Amino acid sequence: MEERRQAAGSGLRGRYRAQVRDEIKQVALNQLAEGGPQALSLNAVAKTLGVSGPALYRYFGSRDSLLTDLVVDAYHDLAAALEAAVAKEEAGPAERLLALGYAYRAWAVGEPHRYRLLFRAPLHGYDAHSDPLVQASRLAMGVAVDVLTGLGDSGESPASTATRATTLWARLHGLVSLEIEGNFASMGLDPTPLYDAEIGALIEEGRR
Amino acid sequence: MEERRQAAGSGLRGRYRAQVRDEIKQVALNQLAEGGPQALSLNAVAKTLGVSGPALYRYFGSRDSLLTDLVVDAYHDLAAALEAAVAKEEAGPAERLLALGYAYRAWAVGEPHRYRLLFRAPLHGYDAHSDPLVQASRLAMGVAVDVLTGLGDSGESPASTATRATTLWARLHGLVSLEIEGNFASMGLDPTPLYDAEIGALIEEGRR
DNA sequence: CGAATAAGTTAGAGCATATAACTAGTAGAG
DNA sequence: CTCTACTAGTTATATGCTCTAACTTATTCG
Repeated sequence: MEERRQAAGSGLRGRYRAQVRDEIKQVALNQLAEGGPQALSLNAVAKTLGVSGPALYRYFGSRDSLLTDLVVDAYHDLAAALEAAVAKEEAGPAERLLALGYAYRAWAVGEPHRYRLLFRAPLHGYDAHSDPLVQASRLAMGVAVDVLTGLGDSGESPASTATRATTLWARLHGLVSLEIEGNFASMGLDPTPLYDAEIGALIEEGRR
Repeated sequence: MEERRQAAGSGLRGRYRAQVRDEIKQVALNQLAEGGPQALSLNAVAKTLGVSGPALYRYFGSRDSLLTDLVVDAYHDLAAALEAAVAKEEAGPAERLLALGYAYRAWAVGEPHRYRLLFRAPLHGYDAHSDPLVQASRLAMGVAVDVLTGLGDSGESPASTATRATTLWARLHGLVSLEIEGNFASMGLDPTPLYDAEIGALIEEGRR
């Protein structure tokens, strides 16, 4: 029996496997950045890598499986960026909240195709509420909750903290969504003051 | 010469043409509601209508052309819903703003696939900044600007009004986006108080 | 070495968009 | 009424995609 199947990390074969998987994801991300999820084609990825067609199915069971992997990666990246931004220990709660907001924006503006991937994923046919996806999305949200827990009165109820975290999330998401689609640019508006105002208002609320 | 080409509205032929176009769009919307833009297939639409394949190309030059038409229709519908909501003349500015916010939410929640169509359209490969699209999107925004113009101090600058309109739009879009993707439901949160709070805060700001 | 396993190949099914060439029905001018 | 021009629809086909199946080559490991 042995049941070894295709464990990823063990041995030389596993290393090679993981490396090829990363290469595939890298090329896929490039295609995504250029033409959006619609333009992500396994065939094109294979051609870029110099292999031909069905070879990729050794590494990803389907096109959607590859997409899901990219989404999960993006969630982890975003969460890491947010954590890094709020990790400065000397900063107070308000500063950390500002840093969180700016980090969120910077990540989204820097890689808009990946940000879209996070919030538009359900469109692409696969189940957006599958386990790894839900688990990954909680990561990013968890960072926000943590920061807000430090900001509010220590006696604040968890439910209230969750509500404020959600408000923060919604405001940031709203601004970011409009910004990366070019809605601000097409109106001749500078989005930066809007972020300042929205985050500032939340800090005020937290102190109240 | 004559240059008549295929003017839509003239004569019996034109009427039939417009009717078939509407039928196609109706079926396409149904498919969209079930499986998202990914699932919108000209072939499937044709099969549903009892015609076969390339017949639809008499009515829409391409799949993307059909999608663009649906997006423009959606913008017009949304704008009409917002206008209807704020049309009650006896209501004051604050009430109209609340009505606007609720109408926006109601439209999006009622037809989430069409709402997604509005803000995710650029993903689908075609140029989101093509003329009819941009023109249509200004409609919805115009309603918000109008209401806010009435709300603020009469001496407010147009730029400031535009900023507040954009803030309103971003907040509503953020909440609606999260709501229609099920993020509130999956967290056990009731979104209604959040809408109240966000719109209420904007009314406060406007009075300040 | 030799056997199991994995990677990669080609062939092809099935479905999609889209074009080309053709058929049949209809509107409108004379 | 007839003839012509146009239109809607057809089938056939090119091309591209995802994905499966069957086969071939290479590599790891007992």
